[in-house]
Amino acid sequence: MNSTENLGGFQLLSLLAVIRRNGDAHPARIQDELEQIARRTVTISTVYVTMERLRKKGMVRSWLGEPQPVRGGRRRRYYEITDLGLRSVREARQELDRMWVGLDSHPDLGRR
Amino acid sequence: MNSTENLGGFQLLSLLAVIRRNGDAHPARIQDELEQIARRTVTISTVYVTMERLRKKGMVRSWLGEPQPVRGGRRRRYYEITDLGLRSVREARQELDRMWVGLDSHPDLGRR
DNA sequence: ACATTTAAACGACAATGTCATAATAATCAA
DNA sequence: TTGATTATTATGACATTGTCGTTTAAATGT
Repeated sequence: MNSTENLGGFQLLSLLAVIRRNGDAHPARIQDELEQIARRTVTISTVYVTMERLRKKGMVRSWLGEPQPVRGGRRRRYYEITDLGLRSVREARQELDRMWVGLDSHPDLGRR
Repeated sequence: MNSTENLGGFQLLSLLAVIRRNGDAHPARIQDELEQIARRTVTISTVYVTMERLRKKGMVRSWLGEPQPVRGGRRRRYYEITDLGLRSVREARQELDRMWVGLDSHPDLGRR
């Protein structure tokens, strides 16, 4: 039934950030997304390490971008979600959704 | 902004299971809930260890139940979510919800 | 008492989360 | 063309969480 590996909580958020930043997902952007949208503070190292681990699991693919027309620095590393990643994200959401069913009527948990 | 500690992915599912089984949440029931609703297979040890860690973090409280009128065995240990646990669950959901905003229009991710 | 049963509790290790620090590749200035 | 400066990747280390096999404890029937 579990066709894909389980994702960690932060891995899931990171994959969602990659999807959102579609085409422009390098660590600094992913970090922005996480801080601005999820409102979770993380360092860039955390993002980077997480992305590399996701890459090793086949959830994302990555490549180096062209040099920027700015002062200095290495080339950026971009990430993009794979089909496997997409499937895992879907599965993670479904798991959560099923657990939430019925809980909106809980006094302290309604979606708003 | 982050008033509560972050929950692991499985910790979140476990807390939801406890809420669902309200009043009848001992490891075996929590396991059932996880397998039947979330459709994730886990051993009972996994559930137990996770619950104890959540207890140490103040997310749940626990007590021993009365002996059952059946063959044998130890007394069951029941768990119940605390206010802190509830807050963490809410926060985790909101984080996720915010990240999902706009993604329903994604070709491979619509909620159905 | 003792065998049998049920469930908690423990121990161990892999995976994930987290960050400080180091290494690298780029541009600008002299 | 060399060196200072900078942006960003990459590494190392450690804490927390995820996972399960095994052991211990507490209950009941014979």
